[in-house]
Amino acid sequence: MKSSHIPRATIQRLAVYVQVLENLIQNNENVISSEGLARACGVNPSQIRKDLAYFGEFGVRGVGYYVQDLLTAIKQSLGIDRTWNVALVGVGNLGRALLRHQIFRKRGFILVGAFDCDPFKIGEEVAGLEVVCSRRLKERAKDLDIEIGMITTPPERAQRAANYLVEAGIKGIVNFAPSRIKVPEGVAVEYVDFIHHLFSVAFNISLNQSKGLA
Amino acid sequence: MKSSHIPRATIQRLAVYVQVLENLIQNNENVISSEGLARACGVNPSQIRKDLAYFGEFGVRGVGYYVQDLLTAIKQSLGIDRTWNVALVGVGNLGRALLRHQIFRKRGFILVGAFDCDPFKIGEEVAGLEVVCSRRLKERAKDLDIEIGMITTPPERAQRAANYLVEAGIKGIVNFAPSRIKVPEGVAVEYVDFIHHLFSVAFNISLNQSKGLA
DNA sequence: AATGTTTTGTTCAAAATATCACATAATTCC
DNA sequence: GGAATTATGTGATATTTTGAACAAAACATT
Repeated sequence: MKSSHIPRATIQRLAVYVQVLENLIQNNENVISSEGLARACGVNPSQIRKDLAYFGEFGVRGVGYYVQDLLTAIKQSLGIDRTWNVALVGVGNLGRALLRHQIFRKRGFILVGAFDCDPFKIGEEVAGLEVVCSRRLKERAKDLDIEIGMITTPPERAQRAANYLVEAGIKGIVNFAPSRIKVPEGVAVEYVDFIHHLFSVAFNISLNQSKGLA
Repeated sequence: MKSSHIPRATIQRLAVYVQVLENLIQNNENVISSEGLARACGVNPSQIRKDLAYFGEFGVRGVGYYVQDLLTAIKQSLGIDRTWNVALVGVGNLGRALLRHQIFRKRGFILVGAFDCDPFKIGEEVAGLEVVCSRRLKERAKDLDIEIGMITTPPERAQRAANYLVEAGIKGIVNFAPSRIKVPEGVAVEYVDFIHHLFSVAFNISLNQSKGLA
């Protein structure tokens, strides 16, 4: 198909497929059908075939998908068949935990800069990185070839952090602060908010319980 | 309307409305129109009115929504007009950061238990909680009145953690580990995976760049 | 009190998304 | 080598979700 517009939902599912495929590789499974993958991901088999069709034909009829090949193909499609340099703004509790977390590097997102505006934090070393003043983001972004920013400031500072990142020419932001930010067109923003997921779970529990009573 | 089935997307947006409304209260704004709220949330005004209609009529025609009233109404609808006791399983880097994070308590999710199966961690104190062996989850869940579990183990341990939680009678799980888990019907699961969001940003950057070239 | 203004709640059409079903292609088995 | 089997890719169909439009309701003004 190699189509033009790809649904956001498809992208999110592709990320799930990557997750599951990597586990399959761990278990030395070489081939999987759309049905098998669907079961593991909790979606419909056609869904998977459709999602993949946006990017090309990766399967073999009568056989299924070669796990390693499919994984490579999806990664290429998502643009994660390479590494990305990432700057983190806001070295608080969460920021520190993320800086120390190995998972980013493992998945090709390399934290190359840590920024904060608190003079007490500047100069401190966290996970092998020296904390630098946020004002110096622009200058550093060029040297370090940073393309993605992660915001882990308190909510009221998120917009300012975003401004620094945009000014530094960053083209994508993952915002962990619980507030919406405004950025110019052409800058991709994703929001990560644990609380939203807890809300969702709380709602579903309440729902299930009221269903049980009915 | 007070309708039966509520789209998942609606729930996620309600969580965003809560976020924005709380910021409005901070700024002493008392009334907001669906249009104003829509702008702040980056959605369509009809969308908002529709989302709210699932739960009742909260606005005043010709006026808009009283911010505090609306917030209260949404919280009630989501089942977050109360506190929820939460258990965390997996006291690693991320687990520690979450245990120390104030935001959960602030939003009514109280971390009352920390569990891990590593003997070196058991007995340790983190954020005022003693780390307890995961095997004792069931016994503790009753005493502590735990209703929600958060999994922050490595991916290969996530399923076991989920099993302990289910066995303990927990009805909702937020899984931070990058792997899918299987749970019986009636248990609500939400997945939080930062990497997914980074994938999404990476994809959109690649996309924007290829658009720029075209 | 009547009219005008504003903004909600809701209907209806359209767009987007998911699922079904089947023709197509690769493989296996006789 | 041909028939049977399996599982993909995709066109058609169904469902879900969104957005536009408008009638109903509250308030403001005269």
